[in-house]
Amino acid sequence: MERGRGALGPALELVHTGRAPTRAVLTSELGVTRATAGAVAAELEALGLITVDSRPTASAGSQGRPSHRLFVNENGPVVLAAQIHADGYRVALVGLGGRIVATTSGCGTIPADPALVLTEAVAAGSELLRETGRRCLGAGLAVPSAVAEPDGEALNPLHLAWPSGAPVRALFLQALADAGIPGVTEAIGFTGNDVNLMALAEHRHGAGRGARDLLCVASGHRGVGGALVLDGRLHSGSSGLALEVGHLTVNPEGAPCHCGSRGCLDVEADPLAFLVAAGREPGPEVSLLRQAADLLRDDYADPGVRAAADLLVDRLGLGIAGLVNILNPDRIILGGLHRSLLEADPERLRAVVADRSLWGRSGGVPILPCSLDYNSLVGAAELAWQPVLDDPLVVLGR
Amino acid sequence: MERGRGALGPALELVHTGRAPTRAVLTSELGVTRATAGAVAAELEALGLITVDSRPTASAGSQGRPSHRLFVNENGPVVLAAQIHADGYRVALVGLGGRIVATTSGCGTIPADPALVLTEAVAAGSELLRETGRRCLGAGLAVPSAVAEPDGEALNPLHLAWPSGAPVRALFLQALADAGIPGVTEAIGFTGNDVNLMALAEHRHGAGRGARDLLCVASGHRGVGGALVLDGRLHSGSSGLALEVGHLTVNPEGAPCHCGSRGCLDVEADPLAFLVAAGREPGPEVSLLRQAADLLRDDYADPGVRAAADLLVDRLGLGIAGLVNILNPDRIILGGLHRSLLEADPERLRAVVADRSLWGRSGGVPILPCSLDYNSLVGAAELAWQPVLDDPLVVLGR
DNA sequence: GTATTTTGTTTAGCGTCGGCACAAAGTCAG
DNA sequence: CTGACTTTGTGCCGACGCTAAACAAAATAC
Repeated sequence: MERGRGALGPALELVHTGRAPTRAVLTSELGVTRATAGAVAAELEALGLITVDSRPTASAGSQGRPSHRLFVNENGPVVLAAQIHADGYRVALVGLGGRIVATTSGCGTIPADPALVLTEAVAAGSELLRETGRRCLGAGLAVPSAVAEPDGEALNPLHLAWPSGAPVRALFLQALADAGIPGVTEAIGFTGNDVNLMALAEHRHGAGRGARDLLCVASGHRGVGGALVLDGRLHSGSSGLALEVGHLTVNPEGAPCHCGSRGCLDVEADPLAFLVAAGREPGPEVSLLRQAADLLRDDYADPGVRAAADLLVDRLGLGIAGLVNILNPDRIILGGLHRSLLEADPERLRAVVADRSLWGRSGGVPILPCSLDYNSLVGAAELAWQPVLDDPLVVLGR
Repeated sequence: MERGRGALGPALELVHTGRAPTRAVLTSELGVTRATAGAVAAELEALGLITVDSRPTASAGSQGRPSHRLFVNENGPVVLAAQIHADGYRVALVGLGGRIVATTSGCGTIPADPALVLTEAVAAGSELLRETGRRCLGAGLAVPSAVAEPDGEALNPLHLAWPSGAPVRALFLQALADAGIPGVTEAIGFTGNDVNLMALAEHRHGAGRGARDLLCVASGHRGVGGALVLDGRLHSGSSGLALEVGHLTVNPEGAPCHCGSRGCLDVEADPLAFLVAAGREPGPEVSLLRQAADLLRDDYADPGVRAAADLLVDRLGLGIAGLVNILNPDRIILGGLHRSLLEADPERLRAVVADRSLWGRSGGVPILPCSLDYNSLVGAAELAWQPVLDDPLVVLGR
């Protein structure tokens, strides 16, 4: 009777990631008949998830009847996304397609009790929901530390004063329940490492679109994080602890690292390492990343700054080459300081990686800067959207 | 009308990997009704892939009607598997369940022209098919080098005299066609790195059963290879070149490696490194792996041998810990020399890995020796079986 | 203005699976 | 030994979700 149930999720994902601008494309991408694609689109429209623009399209394409264009519903439901970072938090309502509908933030030192900031962030999100009157289908949280599965505990949150092992997912869920976010169940409310979520967002909506095996490396405040998307799914390892790339050795005579080794990427290629190499005294007033990025932008002509950048690029390249040998991704995206380093001198990094990875062919892997604002936040939203993308009917109730 | 088409592949895979001993288990594992599970089993039996033992089972289980037992059909179709190694080749016919039905081998120096040995191996396999009268559904090849996708070229086959970039898959397919293997199309005939295929075999039929993210590390003749199975599928990277783990740095003051760095796992933890560390002169008459394994087995009490073993275990542990940090597998399997080292002193390696991996939790990852004979050969067969496991009807024709 | 191409919709039909009832084959209790 | 209970296997029917095919619509091409 009702057509197009099984293909509902895949179809929504295509529209969500911008790969299905029309019903005709939907037909070929899903490998179904036009009848089914039409029914699927109608069902998604009835669910309020997408909109169909059936006006005569001005875009003169080729022959034949022009397609109606499919859009994500700009006034449709949203998810609540929150990100905790060294200087505060940011909250957003994110619609399908990674569209940020509303956002707000709070800054200041993160208290040692994670429940406090999570409650505050969720309250801010709840206020956004009230203001916008949007329906909320889930929530996602990004934290700047590893998140251990299956319990969602933050491990070693070095930049925050949180205790290691803090059960952030449980606390986040509790905060959502306390704030009375409608429809909150244990099934929604997902938590992940910020670099992992950056990778997810860039893969779906940014510079990683279309990549099969996408590797991301980023450095925010201290340390270096990595993430891997395989076949469209985040690979976070059996306990959620994969891609701890910070402890690859990139400088055998380097500084000692808290992990017991020396010359780890973590201490050799983060913003602090850059500032020290450039001979600058890091100040406490603004984040290390901001200081490093400003320096790169404003004083790149300074020989000392240039030399420090080259040094970090060489170290970073060594680490990335090691990852290329192990993971063989087809695209690499850099965030945070590493994005700035890449943009300052794209060729040097590519040359180092090509030189140190085993096969010239792999050395040719594209290395790109990340392309989304607030990518960790959008990634947290992706986590929350995932159940809807898997099966809209389960979440929205037939 | 005919029930159980969509679930045919998954059901066969369950029987194939020994996870569905009865129709009742099939029912729960597939998440279908008993009716569907029964129809699926009947269909697979009609296709000649499995057999059903409907005799009253002697195994007094619990209450209720005893299940009929499901077996892989011992007289069913096979695939042709071939392995090229430093000292010759081995060919086998492999049935479902990883059962080796017949095998033969040839030894001697591998000629510089890969086509020669491949033709000889395929001819030997063809002879096995003639002798046994089995139907052949595909063929797989294992080679001791990286295999670049999508063309199936052997890259840097160090232990063989082959030119780098030799198109082994194309040559293998040509040899199969020349030998008149029935039913050979470009869709069958798969080629892979031997350690990758070992991982696949161990995951399906050996010590890796049930693991979600399985990491394998092995050292055969020279160098160290790695492989990763994620969610039951081999991860070989976007160009088939993943898991080149040999160039992880494990000894900053170590020997120079052809990759340009020094102290790589490749030169610090292979059979030659062990023999040298133990003060033995490697002889040319038998493979380095055999010499090293014999030494470990017979002279482990010798302090020099013991010290060399401990040294290699420490280096290997460092390399594995790095991989654990990056990949976070839930099981690790060692082959070749590393298997012997593990069996000689299991606790030392586990302690090193736990000590150097970032999280104690991940440090507790089980490290096991491989458990199958001819695991690369069985893995090559798995590659050939894969289309059948994906959809038996496509291969066998409805 | 007519033919052609491509897209969207309607209707009919069919294949696959779930639900259910029933049969079969064992254990358990007396 | 007999009857109640539990679990497994199978046949029948209906519902769901898809394809196929015909038709209608909206553009371009000649």
